[in-house]
Amino acid sequence: MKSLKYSRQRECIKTFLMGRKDHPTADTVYMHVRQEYPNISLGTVYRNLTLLSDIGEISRLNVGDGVDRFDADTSPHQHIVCTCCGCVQDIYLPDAEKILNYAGNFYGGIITTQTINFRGTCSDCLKISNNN
Amino acid sequence: MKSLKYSRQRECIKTFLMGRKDHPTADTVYMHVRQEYPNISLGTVYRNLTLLSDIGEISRLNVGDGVDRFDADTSPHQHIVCTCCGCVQDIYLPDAEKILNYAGNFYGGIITTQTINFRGTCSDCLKISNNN
DNA sequence: CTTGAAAATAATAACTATTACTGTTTTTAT
DNA sequence: ATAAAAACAGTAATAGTTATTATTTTCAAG
Repeated sequence: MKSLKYSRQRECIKTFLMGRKDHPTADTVYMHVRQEYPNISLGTVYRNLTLLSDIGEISRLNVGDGVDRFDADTSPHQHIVCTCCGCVQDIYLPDAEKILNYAGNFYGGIITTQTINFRGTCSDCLKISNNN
Repeated sequence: MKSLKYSRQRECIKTFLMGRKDHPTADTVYMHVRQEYPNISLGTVYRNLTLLSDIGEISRLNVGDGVDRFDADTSPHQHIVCTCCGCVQDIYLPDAEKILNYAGNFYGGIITTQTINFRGTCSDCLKISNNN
């Protein structure tokens, strides 16, 4: 039973994440937290991100672009990756759990969780392409 | 315009993939193809897997376990990862495209594709735990 | 307050999956 | 047959992440 001790670095990482909605990567977190703690190491960032997601305070997500991203919003929701600019945005699908239940009808085992990732073009990129 | 030339190695990789439903990783493909072509290199396996997925003959998938997997079935379907044994199985959700259309109502941009991954316990692992 | 054990840190090494490079071999159209 | 394009094997390099280690910080008990 390993107890948790306070650390300013972890606090700073958590606070940073809570202020962002763009699902930053570990490296992005590192770059920003370093402004407050110039000596922080990337390993510390990774260790705390992993710890925080292990205890459920943040979630780690993978939208298929080869990097792990982190999200302070742990409520159930979905993500969309813009194939134009690469941004990762939230989508809150009402009744998303119905999809999981529905899928259960077509599978012999038990389904417990689902991850839905969309891909498309974000509204900003749409505007830009319309300006041509 | 780069033309495609035949290669036995690529043929063998494709044939191997078509005979499998378990979404092998590049390394698994490598292990098996090496039985027929002992000198094949992992780079060749990766290059051909990438080429085949680029031209749409196979698909590359990422179920969030840090490794790319490959699937000779390019028809739209979903996957479930067993959190017990790690296997990756197919789920064919009827009318899955309705989810994508539905999601469009809650997003300002354009959604073009979706990837749905489930997690749970496969029927084999359920049997084993029931035997206790 | 001290103190000391547990936890966290910075720095760095190691690891894993994947891609890039290079000189040689294979394919295939002429 | 030949020669240019493509693919190859072998190997090096890259990127993202985790592990190791010696030092520092946290914090409960005295």
